Amino acid sequence: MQMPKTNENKMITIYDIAKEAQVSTATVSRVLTGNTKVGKEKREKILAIIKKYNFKPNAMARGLSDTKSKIIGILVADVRNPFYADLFVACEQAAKSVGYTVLLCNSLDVMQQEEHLLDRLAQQRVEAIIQIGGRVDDLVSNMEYVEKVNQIMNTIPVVVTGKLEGTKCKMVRIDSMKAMELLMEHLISLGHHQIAMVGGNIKVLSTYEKLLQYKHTLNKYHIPYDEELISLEGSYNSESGYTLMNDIFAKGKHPTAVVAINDCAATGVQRSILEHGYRIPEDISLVGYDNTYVSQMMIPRLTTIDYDYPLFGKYLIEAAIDAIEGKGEMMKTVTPHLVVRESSGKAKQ
Amino acid sequence: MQMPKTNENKMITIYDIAKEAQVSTATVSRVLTGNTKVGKEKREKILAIIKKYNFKPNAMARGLSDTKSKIIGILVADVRNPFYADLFVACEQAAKSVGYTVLLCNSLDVMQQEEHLLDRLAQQRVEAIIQIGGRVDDLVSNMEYVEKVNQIMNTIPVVVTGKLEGTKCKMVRIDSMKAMELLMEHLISLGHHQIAMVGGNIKVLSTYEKLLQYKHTLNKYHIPYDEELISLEGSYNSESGYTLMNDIFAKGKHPTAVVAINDCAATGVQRSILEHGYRIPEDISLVGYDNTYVSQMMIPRLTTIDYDYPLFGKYLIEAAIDAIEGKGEMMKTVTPHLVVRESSGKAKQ
DNA sequence: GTGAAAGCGCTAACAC
DNA sequence: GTGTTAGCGCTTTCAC
Repeated sequence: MQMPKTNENKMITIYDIAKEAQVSTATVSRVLTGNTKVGKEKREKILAIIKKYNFKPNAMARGLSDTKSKIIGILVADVRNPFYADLFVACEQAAKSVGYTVLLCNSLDVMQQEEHLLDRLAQQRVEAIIQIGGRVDDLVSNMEYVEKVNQIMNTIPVVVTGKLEGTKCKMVRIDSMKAMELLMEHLISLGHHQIAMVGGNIKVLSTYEKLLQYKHTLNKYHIPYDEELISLEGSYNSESGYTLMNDIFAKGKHPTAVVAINDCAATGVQRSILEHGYRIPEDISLVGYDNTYVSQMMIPRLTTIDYDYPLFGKYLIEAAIDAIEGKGEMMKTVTPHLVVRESSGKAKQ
Repeated sequence: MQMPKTNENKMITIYDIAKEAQVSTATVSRVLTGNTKVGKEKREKILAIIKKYNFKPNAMARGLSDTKSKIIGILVADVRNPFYADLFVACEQAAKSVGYTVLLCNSLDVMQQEEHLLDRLAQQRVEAIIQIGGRVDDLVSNMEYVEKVNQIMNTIPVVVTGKLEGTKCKMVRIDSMKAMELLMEHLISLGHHQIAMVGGNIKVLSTYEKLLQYKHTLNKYHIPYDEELISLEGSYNSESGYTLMNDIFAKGKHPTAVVAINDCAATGVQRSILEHGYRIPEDISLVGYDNTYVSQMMIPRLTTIDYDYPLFGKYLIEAAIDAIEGKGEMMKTVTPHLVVRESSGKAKQ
């Protein structure tokens, strides 16, 4: 006689249900999956017993048996970043609507972690992996990482929000060029010519693309490009926005508008601007990217770029499902939208 | 002859490894788990083959076999809230260090979802569930939910950050009273007597506790309690902070300091204060809770309460492991710390 | 429509 | 030390 030391009350199984319903486990399984017709009488009896015990079929046994875990792994750089959090929740909802579960991992932007987590997800036998942020954002893909992903892709498809040169990853990408175009057209239409671009890092694909479009739009309006208005040698957080904006002022530059690389960086940029005695938007207009809740917390509220996160998440999950089934197109594009708020205004004469 | 329609390159199994190494699967399993000694020669041979194929043992098969998924489910209200995001990442790291994986779900604070997700986690056979936010935060526990949790607890232990009257959930709770005491002592020492409390909802346990301590501290310093300085009939976001602070001004009240229920609400409170023509902290001091990155993005930076998230996460995971093993204490308390920044200053005379 | 039985990939006695 | 073998809990042919 031994006391139960834990609360492991014997999990009830399909056998228990079958026995009590006086049917075979196969029949119970059938009503569980709904794949095959079962006599109405038996079905209802089984259903009743299942409900009575609140029986939930063991997902591991199920997955083992049909070799389908019904799980999609999601590898992000850091959910504490609101952009990733928004996107993750969107994916979670989209996955739910197609009967999938989502398994989140944070790499904290450390490549070694990314590789490790790829393995962990593989071990969990997730059916597909969606990677958002980290190595898949690099302008020039890291060869070692590409190799790792290719090895994983041998058995599990991976979908990325950036690109991974040398792999067959499906991509769901924001049209960064378009996003910058929207912002620039907006600012230029307000009369701005001295426009700074601050935050992030040029080694990141989307940032590189933004810079390209920045130059392109300037050119379109015959506005001279001034390299000293560009400050992209940092990161994507508030501190970096602050430091990089300070650098611009330190060079003696006085832009009338600033494009921050994202909402978080924008808060740092704002701090720098205010510390230098300027007002937003009266003296300097400020705009950002991502339309996270941060942009609504700022005072004044930030003009920014929105992506329709639910749709973005839907695309990602669809791409994953397509990849699992070995079909669908290689790349899908998310269209950015301009959200005008109070942080941007007419340029001072 | 059939073309492989997906990239399901046959997953390699322990059998393949065993065969190539000319040993039994048991021996391969032994080197995998490390539970039993294996001859050096064979072990190295096996290891080499495992590495060669980048073999990862199927977690589902493993879990099925030893009935241990090595997964802890984490049910939060919404990871897009930085408090939950911080805590989740802390849990993820803590879990990793003890060999567990973490499975995140968002209930979006909808009870029906919470119940559903509890079932989903049960189905996944997670070994324990940690619930942060949602029904476990209620001042008076919802009976239906308590019943659901008790049903789940029949097989899976659940740990909560709040309380669930009528269940045996282990608890890891912030000392909310202490947190409010720190804030009040801080403000009173700066000469504030007219202190408002804004945001959140009194139906939430921690908020209720904060109010208790608020009154208590006032009493201690013989400062009269003015009900009109309290505005707790809302939510925990920026908009709510804004609305509720407006309400206070609308009543003709002019506090010299405001305690916002959390950092997010504080941003809304700040907006209201500024719109009413006051400065922070010169005219009105503002403090919050949670020390999320939002508090550092605010201008001026927010004086707030920190919890040492890594430790908080560690407690949570420890409690979960203890619960799995049927040991450990029922409740653990997280000690809050005051973080003074520029949003709080001396009261105007 | 329904049952018997063979796995799915691994772990853990139990022998030797 | 190492192999044999019996499951873990489900799904899915394959017969009937």
